[in-house]
Amino acid sequence: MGKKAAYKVLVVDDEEPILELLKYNLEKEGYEVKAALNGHLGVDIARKFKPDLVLLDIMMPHMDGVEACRQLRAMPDLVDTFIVFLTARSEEYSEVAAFDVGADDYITKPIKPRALMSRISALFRRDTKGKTTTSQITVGDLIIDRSSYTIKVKGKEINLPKKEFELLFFLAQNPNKVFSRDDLLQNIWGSDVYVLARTVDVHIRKVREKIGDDYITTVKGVGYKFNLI
Amino acid sequence: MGKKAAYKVLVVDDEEPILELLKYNLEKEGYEVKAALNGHLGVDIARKFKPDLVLLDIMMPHMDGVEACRQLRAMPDLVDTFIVFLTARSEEYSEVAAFDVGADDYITKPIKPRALMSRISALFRRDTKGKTTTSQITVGDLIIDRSSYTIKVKGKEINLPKKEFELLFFLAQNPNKVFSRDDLLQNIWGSDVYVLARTVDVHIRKVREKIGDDYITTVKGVGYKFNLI
DNA sequence: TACTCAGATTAAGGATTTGTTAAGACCCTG
DNA sequence: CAGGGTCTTAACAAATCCTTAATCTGAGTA
Repeated sequence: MGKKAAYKVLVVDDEEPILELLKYNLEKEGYEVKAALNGHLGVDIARKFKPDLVLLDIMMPHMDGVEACRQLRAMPDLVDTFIVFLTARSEEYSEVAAFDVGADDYITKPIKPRALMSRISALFRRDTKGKTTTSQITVGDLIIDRSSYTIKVKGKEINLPKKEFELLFFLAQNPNKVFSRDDLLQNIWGSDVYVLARTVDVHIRKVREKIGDDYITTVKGVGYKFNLI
Repeated sequence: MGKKAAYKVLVVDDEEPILELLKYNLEKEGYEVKAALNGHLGVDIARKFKPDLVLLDIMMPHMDGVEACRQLRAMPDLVDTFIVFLTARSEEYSEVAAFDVGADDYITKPIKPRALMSRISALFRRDTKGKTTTSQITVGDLIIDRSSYTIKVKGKEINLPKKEFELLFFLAQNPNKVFSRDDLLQNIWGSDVYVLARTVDVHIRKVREKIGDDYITTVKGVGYKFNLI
């Protein structure tokens, strides 16, 4: 799996073994993880860490999950954060109570790592779906369609490899704007991927080879841009 | 749909009193009823329950009715399911939006139980009469028939196992659109089944073996798509 | 003209993703 | 409970993509 900008996950549970289990699995999936041993600490960490997802045990000393959730929900920075409760099947909290304080999901222990990871990635997938940018861009005789990962040049359909497609799509989305190689790396490769800036040249070359030289212009000393004619 | 087995109805509304009212009346009429307090739960329950009818409040916390409907419509098991929106007259959602995401009907609150029950039974009556559901897809020399779980390739009829069929059917229903392995697992296996993503590969392979390599394309790093030629 | 610098091009390897096969688990049905 | 079919996993092979490094071009300039 290519690494994207890592989602941040905060895990709050008073049992250390569970904390470690979760941390280990989440990091293996490429998430950036912080852990807290009780609700109080969790809220404190969340304030600075601004996680995208909080896994929250319901039963804890020093502030239980429900109260912690209430406080998290009150932080403006966390409006887009997912909060998921962890709870033993035997515990008496009802789902209703959990959703009442603003939880987004509800997972019962014992935790099966694979299942949990799958649910989490589904959560984020749904998230990004909502704010999908326009999935099709048309410029002259060039049609770029994100949903099918194909482009059409003069009626001829071409399949682009992922990186090339992302690169073209990104540039075309911001026409006439020049991006430095670093900008492009940042936006397409992600902030935590380190590759040489020259790599961009190669991809640009390949894209040009497929769509022609007219669409992407080099601005010497600066970068590349997609030109709207 | 079987005529002996009771029709299954799922009611999704965030107001408990309404939920109870509907549940009571529907059960009195002999339907098998499940209830959910928000769209999120509704979608989860629907996946397993496979209702014949979903009554869906439009305004709800944790996923509104429109989004829930969209997700319900994406489930292969629910192709024959009726989806009916419930809405207060004052609410701003337009009928158009509702029908856009695949709603079958539209009922305004306050709900009059007798009227609603009559409308529902009318719905099912209509169903059993003209059950020429469009559960058949034809693409080139490929015919996919849901009612018999059978496909025809170049006149030759083939019986597909369930998973392979669902996979092909789902892809063919959204032609030219790329789905990640996770998307496919989510939609075909369900959100509560945790299977390795690579399992999809194997099923793809088997489907290709039976229908040929031309219909399903791999988009490396992204997923698979069914291509309309 | 020759030099320099930035970008263009190319090819090779390494890395990653997908294809393919097979084995075991599971579930029906006879 | 044996046999056939299905589903999932694991392991290895194959494909292809990505990155790097090395070399080439061409414009600007001394």
